[in-house]
Amino acid sequence: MGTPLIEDKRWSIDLEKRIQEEHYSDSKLYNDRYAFNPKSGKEIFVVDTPPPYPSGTWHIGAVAQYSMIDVIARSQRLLGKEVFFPWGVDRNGINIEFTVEKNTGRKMKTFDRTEFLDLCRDTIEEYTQAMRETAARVGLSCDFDKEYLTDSDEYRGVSQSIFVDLFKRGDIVEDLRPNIYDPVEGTTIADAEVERLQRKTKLIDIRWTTEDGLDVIISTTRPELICACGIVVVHPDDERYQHLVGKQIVLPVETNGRSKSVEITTHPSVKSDFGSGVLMVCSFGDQNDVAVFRELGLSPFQAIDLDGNMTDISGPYAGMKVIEAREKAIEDLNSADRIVNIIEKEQDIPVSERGKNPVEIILLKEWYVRQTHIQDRMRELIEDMEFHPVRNKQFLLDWMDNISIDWPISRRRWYHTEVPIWYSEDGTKIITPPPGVYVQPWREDPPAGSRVLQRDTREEVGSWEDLSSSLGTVIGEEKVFDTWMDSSNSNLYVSGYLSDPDLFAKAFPTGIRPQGKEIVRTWLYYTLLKSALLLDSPGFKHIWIDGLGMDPWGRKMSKSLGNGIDANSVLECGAGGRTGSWKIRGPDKVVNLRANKIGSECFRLWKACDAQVGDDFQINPEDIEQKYFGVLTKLFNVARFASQFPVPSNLENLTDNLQPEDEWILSEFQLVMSRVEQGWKEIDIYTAAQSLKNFATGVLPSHWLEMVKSRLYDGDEAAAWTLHRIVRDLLDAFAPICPFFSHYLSSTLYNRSAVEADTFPQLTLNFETEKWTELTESVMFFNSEVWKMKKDQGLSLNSEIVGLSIPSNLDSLQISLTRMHKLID
RNA sequence: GGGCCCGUGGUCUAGGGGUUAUGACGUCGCUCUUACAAAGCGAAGAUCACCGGUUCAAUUCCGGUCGGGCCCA
Repeated sequence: MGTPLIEDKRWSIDLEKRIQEEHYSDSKLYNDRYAFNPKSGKEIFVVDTPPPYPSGTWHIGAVAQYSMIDVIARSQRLLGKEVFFPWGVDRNGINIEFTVEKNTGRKMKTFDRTEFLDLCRDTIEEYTQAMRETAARVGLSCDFDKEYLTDSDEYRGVSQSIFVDLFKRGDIVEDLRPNIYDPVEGTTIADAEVERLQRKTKLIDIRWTTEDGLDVIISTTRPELICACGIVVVHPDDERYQHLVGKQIVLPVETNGRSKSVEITTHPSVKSDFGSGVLMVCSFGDQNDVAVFRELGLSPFQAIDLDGNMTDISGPYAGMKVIEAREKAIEDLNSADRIVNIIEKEQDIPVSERGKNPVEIILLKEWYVRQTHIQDRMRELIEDMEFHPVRNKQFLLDWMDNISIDWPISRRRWYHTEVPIWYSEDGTKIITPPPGVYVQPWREDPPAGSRVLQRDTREEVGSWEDLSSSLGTVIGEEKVFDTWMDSSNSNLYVSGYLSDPDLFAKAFPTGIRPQGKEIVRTWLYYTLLKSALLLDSPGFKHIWIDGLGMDPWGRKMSKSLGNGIDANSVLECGAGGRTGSWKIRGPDKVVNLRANKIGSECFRLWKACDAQVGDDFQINPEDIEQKYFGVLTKLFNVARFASQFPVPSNLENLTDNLQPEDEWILSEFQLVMSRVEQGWKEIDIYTAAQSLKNFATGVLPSHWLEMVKSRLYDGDEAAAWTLHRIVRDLLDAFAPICPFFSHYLSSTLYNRSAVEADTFPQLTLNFETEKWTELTESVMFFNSEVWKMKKDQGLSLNSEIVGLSIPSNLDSLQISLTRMHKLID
């Protein structure tokens, strides 16, 4: 016995930060520990880290999720695997374009394209740096030297190669289909960029007349689209209108170059109680119109052009803006005595997220990934992947059930990967770049090694070098990819697809895809689609789908609700003696939350122990500190207590002279560790964390330690061996959850860092363990009884007590129990 | 509006047709015992969201309602 080797009295955020800085500053040491070495000969396990999108702040819920992904990576290393835990950043996309527009006060299309791209790149780099710092602060053990950025030439080159590959196979096609379009900004936008605004709209009841003279009232908010009406529909069960079905009805406005009447038919999507219950279906008033046109095989009319003007088909309104045409149409219908009623109505109308401009659905030539043909095969492939938790697989299956159209992947934006295509002057040929070369067709010619294909049949006709003189002036495609087109290649990219065939053969299907449940339908689905199309393979071995971080009342955190919590405020809470305080708007009133110290270790421990994977989890900094900082203190003190006793030179081989209580605790420990190992193997963080926590803060200190204290103070070597062996192994198994904490204690006590452990600790015992582990419950029960009795008799715990007998099943522990409780006959 | 997921003491959580419904934190009470008051021990605290149904028996299975969430309109 001596002074404790561990001098600090307790775990602190400053200590945590000091260790963390040491950890990340020595890049050689860092890489020895965490860098991916494909040549190590160990089983390869690749984590398809979700590349975060840098937007200035990193959501606390997302950071919590990343910390658990790190737990997975570290636990797989502990199990002896060669883990590639990449660090990627998703930087393509419309968000950064918005940010630059906001910062400069100028619209994208007023910039020179090159100039705008440079601004985007510089801006996103600033945000990326902040993100790297938070990633380190929460302890991610990524291979940061191999960082990938989705807007790098290398990544984009892979994206483009995959595009070319899929195009050549016929899985990517170009086609003229309805798309969402913002006519003011002059760009296609994605569904995800549409929001809904409440606006007052005029709902107009218009009198139409069938060819045989029957009047029919049709309600619409879009009279200017009558020229694009393809059909008029009523609900199949609507008794009022059955007599109209099959008749032709005359369009009540003048049109140009199309039939003057359309058929009346039935469709189940009609809401009979909306307006008159008769609906005109135009190309395209809304998504339902799109669906009806497709379903009934109608050819759409182009009523609105790319500038938001009415086309020739609209007759007298040609050339007018949509709103203008609407006013004029109402006027004309009114003079023709066709307006029966107009009511002002609150309506949700789809607008673009950025400009708040009403969006239109118009026909555009875009690129599509075919997906409807492969759903059945994908369902089979999904059976080969293990979901955590299993029930979250349902999100994917439900989404797949709803897939009815192909995936439009081209966008009329700039800061994205370019569609890697050139067209010959006459439009009949297409030129594609060679694999792995990043190209920007809007500003450069095809590179050497490009191939020339027949545009309609995709048949290869020769090389660019041979044929360039016969193709006229080639025209580069100006469109770019939807960002999911890039991010859905992440697992292929990190597993060595195209770049390292040897690695890819060993690393694919990728070890694990960890992600949030809100992007199952996008990121996960699109990734699996790619694997199925390109390789006819499941993309992953494991898929880990977590819930989302919520506010302390279980509501989504959002700026508008004022209930967000900044990740850094939690991670830095307690550093330099500064406490944390959060003003959060609750359901009824603003609430002030306070905490003294949290930091990354406590934060990680909380997420590992408190939230089962898959469900949404509430984040309350007060709770995190109250529930889990004490666990760290307890463990710290167990280690500090152990550190006053000399560490045996040989911790590997079982020592002699083990006493019964030692055999008991070693047996119990072996059982706990087998649960922990199982937990890590099954990617069940919760079970591993709970098992460790319960043993380390419960059975071990309260029951065993109290039994052997006097032996330890007397210099008993077997007791010291048992204590140190357990503490050392515990720290190894705990390191995935709290790496810096475990690193500090293990390197101070045992001159080796628990974060470097690459074998799960195996304790071999030369005695029967079951007879001991089945006693554990009795031991704990008996101890409780004694403690309670002493309390009832007003005795202190270290005073003697008379007349208590040890139950016969605990005879084997009689000596230690008697000594522990000072039992007197 | 539609589909899906979730709903166990104040908070989080285990379990699952018959249990005295698990554990943790918090609360309250007691105790400074040679690691730890940032500790230890004990106690109180739950009609297992609500309403129906199936069953000898439902917190568990089924249906509906309400609340929260995700995605899609």
